[in-house]
Formats: sequence, C-alpha cells, structure tokens
Amino acid sequence: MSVHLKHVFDTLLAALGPQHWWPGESRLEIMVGTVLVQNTSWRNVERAIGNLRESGVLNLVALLDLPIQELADLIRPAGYFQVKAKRLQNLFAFIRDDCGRSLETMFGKNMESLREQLLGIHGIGPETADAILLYAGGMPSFVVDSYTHRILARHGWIGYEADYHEIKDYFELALPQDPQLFNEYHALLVCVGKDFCKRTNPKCPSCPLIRLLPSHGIIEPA
DNA sequence: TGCCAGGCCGGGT
DNA sequence: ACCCGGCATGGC
Repeated sequence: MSVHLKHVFDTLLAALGPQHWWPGESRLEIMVGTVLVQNTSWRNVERAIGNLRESGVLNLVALLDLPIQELADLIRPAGYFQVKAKRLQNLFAFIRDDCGRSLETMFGKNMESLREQLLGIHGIGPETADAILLYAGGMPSFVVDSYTHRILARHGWIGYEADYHEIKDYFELALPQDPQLFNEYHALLVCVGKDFCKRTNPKCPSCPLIRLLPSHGIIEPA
C-alpha cells in the first residue's frame, strides 16, 4: 500500500509538476484563506483576500479590531460572508486568547493538541484544521477534501462510506510524515480534481473521473 | 440556466 | 448514527 500511494504521488508530480501551495504571502493570510475557501472556488477567495489587503487589514492587529460587519463586507466575494466573518473572528480570538497573539506560540504547540484546539473553534472542521496545521504551520498533518475522497473511492482504494479520518489515516499510515510531501500531495490531488473532475456528478459512481496515465499505475474507474 | 466550488453547523429523525 | 437544509458569490 505504501508503495502504491508513493507511486501515485510520483506519477502525479511528474505529470503536473510542483503546485507551490499554499498561495499566500504570510501564515495569517494562509489561515484566512483556509476559512474563506470552505466550499468555495479559490477565484472568489482571491477577491476577498485582495479586499482585505487593499484595506490594509491583512494583519493580526487590524483584524482583531475590525468590526464584524466591516469584515463581512470585505470578504463578501467569497460567499457565506456572514458566517465566514464570524468563523474568522473565532479563529482570531483563539490566537489572541490562547496563543498570546503570537503565531510563533501557536505553532510551537504540539501538533495533536493544537489540532484538537482548532477543532474546538466554531467553524473550524477537520479539513480547515489540517490545512492550517500543514500550510500555515508546516506540520505533517495530511489534508483530506472532497476531491481526495472521490478520487480514492472511484479508484476503489477506499469505500464511498469512508469518513474523513479513515482517509487521513490511509495516507498518514502509508507515507513518511513529511510536511513537504503532504503539502504537494494534497495540492496535486486538488489539481487533478480541478482538471479532471469538472462537470462530473459526484453522486454517479460510473462517471469518468481520472484518465491520467493508466500505464503508470493510476487505473480507470470501473 | 442550473449546477458547482479545496466545508461546517444545527436540527430532525 | 445518519440525513438534510442553510449559508452566498461568481464562473461556466
């Protein structure tokens, strides 16, 4: 199995090249992006982050003082802007109250305990927590998303009923705990999803998804 | 024009 | 333990 997943990675990397994730110029910007991108296209998130940057509030001090309605108005293009504004404030409050307003302190924590703390924040679920750990913190926490689930299930590598942590374990138990590997792997899976999953019905098990290099070990769905 | 996008939460059964 | 609706903008 470990040979299998590493082989898939090598094949994807050779075919698609490094993805240079996560897009963003600071750890704080990356964290903001992980919340804004929840069930939303990255294109829309870019506009929202652009608004924050142009307004000069893309820093912790400013964000901690920004009234929620002003925050919501700035992130409007990302959709769900009222709930996401609250979720962002919850995350900022965690950094303020439980990390001494310091990202150094935040990511100096033990990964497992920090993950549990992040999951305790209202609006931060497993994917967002893992994306923060991996892409903002450089910690080896594999990120699972809907593409990952669909790609693996349609190849028959996992069942459709597999839950988030089953899939996370599937990768983490088979691969070395290398942040750079986890970083690139998740990014490549999303890239595959974007390029090959467009306009497919995720509820249709026979819908063609992956046509990438079957001769290299990535098989066609049944 | 309807469906989808790098989720998550709360209420109902 | 599921299943479902709500949240919302922009692209194709």
